[in-house]
Amino acid sequence: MRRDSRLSRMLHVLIHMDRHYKRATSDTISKMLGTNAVVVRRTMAGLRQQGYVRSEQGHGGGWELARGLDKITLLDIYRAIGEPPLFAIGPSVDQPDCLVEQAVDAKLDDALRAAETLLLERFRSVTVAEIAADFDRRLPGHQCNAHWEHPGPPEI
Amino acid sequence: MRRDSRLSRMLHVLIHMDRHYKRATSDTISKMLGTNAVVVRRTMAGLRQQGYVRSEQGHGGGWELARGLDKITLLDIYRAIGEPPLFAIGPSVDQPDCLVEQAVDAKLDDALRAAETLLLERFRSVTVAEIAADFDRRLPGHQCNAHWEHPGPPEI
DNA sequence: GCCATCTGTAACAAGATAGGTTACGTGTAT
DNA sequence: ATACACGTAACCTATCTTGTTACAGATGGC
Repeated sequence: MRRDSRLSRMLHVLIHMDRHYKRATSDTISKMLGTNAVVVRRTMAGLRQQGYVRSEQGHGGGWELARGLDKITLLDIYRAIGEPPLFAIGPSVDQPDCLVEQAVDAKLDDALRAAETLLLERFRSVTVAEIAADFDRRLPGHQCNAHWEHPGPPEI
Repeated sequence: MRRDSRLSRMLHVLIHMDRHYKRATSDTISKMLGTNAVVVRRTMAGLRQQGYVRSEQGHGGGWELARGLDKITLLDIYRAIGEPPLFAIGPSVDQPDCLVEQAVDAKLDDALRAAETLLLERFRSVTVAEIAADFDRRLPGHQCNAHWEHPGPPEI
């Protein structure tokens, strides 16, 4: 199974939007992520729906943050992209008739639920602003790549 | 992605082998799991390699436990099937150049590693025998399905 | 009004992986 | 010798994320 990278990508984008661009087009973002503008629009649609970003159509349009990064947690974004499955392992069938299988799945579910709780609790406790602060500590002044080197659209 | 059910299936089989059959063929096991004999052999090959089960070829052959269920943990079986990926989410690339992406992935990895540690520690602490005991509590005398109703190969 | 520039979305292709199937080789007991 | 059962390669299928193409709708500048 290919691992779902939407959460990682969206966090990446949000920080760039806050630090480098106040408004960016899907095309600009897609080049930064190494993907396609349609993928960007598709994934960010969930973030727009939950009110974390805004999008403007037409000439001069694009994406912008709708609230501060300190007001957005990893859990918020995880939910905004549709709460995709966290685990790659699990039981084979949902409601097995076999009592042995039920016992096995119950035990596995216990463990998985505990891990899921820990993970989501962690997601809830971390804001995107904290990750941005980590970035600042890594190397001030560094730019992501060439697509972000130029100053971007004039802010007037 | 379809969730990997090999761990669940192998635990299921081990308990049946201990409780109902002392030796079972791949074909019998496959009917019990609702799958194919080749899938059974493919998956159980790892368990044989690690010494948890034995297989005998030829007439009267099949699979049997190589040690007691109290000597096998969930972690043992997880490793025996090749330690498949636990999580369905993760970063998009392994070694990103972008420092923002590095900061994002580091934070996500922190959370994922914590959840993985918890999960594997849980796997390590649970023996297959404990799951079998849970099964006993559910409903004594229950059989998994018709394929296991008849007495099985004569034990002499 | 007209046109370039954006987003929104549907539809479809690509790539990866677990699982299912067929085929055939090998070992073993009768 | 033969039937039985594992070992394994090869190939297909299903599913899901991602990538791509195509086109409709909205917006601002001329």
